[in-house]
Amino acid sequence: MIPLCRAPRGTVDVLPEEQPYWGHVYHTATRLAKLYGYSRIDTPMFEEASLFVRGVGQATDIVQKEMYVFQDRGGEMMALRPEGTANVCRAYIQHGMHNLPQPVRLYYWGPAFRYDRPQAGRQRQFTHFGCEAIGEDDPALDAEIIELAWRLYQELGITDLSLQLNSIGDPNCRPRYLAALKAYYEDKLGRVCPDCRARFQTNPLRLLDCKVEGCQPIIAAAPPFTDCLCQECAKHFQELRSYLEALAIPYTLNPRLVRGLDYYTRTVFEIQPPEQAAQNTIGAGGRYDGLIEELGSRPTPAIGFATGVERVIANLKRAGVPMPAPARPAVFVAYQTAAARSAAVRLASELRRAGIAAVMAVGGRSLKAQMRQADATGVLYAAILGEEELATGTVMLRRMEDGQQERVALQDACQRLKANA
RNA sequence: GUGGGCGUAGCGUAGCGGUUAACGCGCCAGGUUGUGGCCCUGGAGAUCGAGGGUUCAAAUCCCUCCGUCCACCCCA
Repeated sequence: MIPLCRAPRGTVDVLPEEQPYWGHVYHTATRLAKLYGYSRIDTPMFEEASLFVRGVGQATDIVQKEMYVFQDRGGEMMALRPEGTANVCRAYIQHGMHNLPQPVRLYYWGPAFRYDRPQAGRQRQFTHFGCEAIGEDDPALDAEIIELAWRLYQELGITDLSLQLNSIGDPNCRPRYLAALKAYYEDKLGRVCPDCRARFQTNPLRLLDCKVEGCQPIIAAAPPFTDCLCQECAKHFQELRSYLEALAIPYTLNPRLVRGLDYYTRTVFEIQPPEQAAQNTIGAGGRYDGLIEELGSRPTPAIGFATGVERVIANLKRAGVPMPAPARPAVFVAYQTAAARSAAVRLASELRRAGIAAVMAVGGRSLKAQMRQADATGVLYAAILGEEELATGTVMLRRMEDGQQERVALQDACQRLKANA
């Protein structure tokens, strides 16, 4: 029996006191995206399930055990999007964006869904901000995306992150590498963990990021992908590195960095906070030169990046980045007697019309109780309407900070408050 | 899917076999003659996660389920 009044497992309510973090991340992210020439795109939160099966990869955990799939009333198999890249690529194809000047630079912000067991840094509904640059394989574009990501965190105020970088080749050189990796592991299977024995069969690349202690020495001595890259991929990677160095973006070469989605080629990167927490990658991305073709269009190179907003916010808190105080209304309109209520309603309305945020006392409480509310609301001024004010067409303006108050003519109230608030 | 910790008022906690379950914060109302923050007084609010069992007696012990947190898997 699931309690009725409880958010579904793995989902959260973002309460008013959390909103400053969300506003900060949202405004920083969208401002930066525009600064780099990216345009906003919004895609549906659900799509034909097969889009993700093809796009993300049949063999991935995301598709095999984490996708929210459902049959709609027309019998179509749909899925809540587990990430944003497949949607954006679908939109690129559907709207013939290959006719636009390439690359097409797009950014998005919105929820994604994965049916996981929740834990620290992992929810079933989470928020992705992402950028995609489609239609160009120039490593300068890789550098642009990485710089955008890096700068995002810097401007947000998280400065102790590390950038992990690797290249996982393309369809030319990856089979060669996988063969080398498997050959290396062949005679060591007896010494690795059971998970790794399974990975050897299903997803050999994942062997490289096993966390089991006993597997670490074997991973450390495994051949790095960068030794097996074909000439084109090696050149691409080398150029990217030279750009990152020119941009003074510090990165760590991590030959063990692999990604869980099938579509990645060549460049892959992750951005992580210093602690070795479990779910610690706050942003990641890479090149996916084969995805558009896999979805049925012409071969089109592309690179993208996405960050988990909830994880970003967790890190803002961890790093103690101060947030601006949430906006509070400027004025609380209180009244003494029932006779003054109508005047109070009108005053509150006029204040708002003048652009002054105002809340009015409701519920017919005592003036004392109204003042308590005014205080709790955190307003700058209380506007009090009593019998005297009513009789003289005035209002008492009380500055909450120090209790100073003055009586002004009703018609001057807006101007007076505007000057002081 | 697997493993571990935890579930007592809105929040944070105490109580850990025995009369009407306690405290802090918060909330509401008062502290006379039109007004907040401090202080004082009073009040509302908990079927002690749910169901079953042990016992004369269970919030307290046992089992099951649910929820939650953390970890694995995997990922943002």
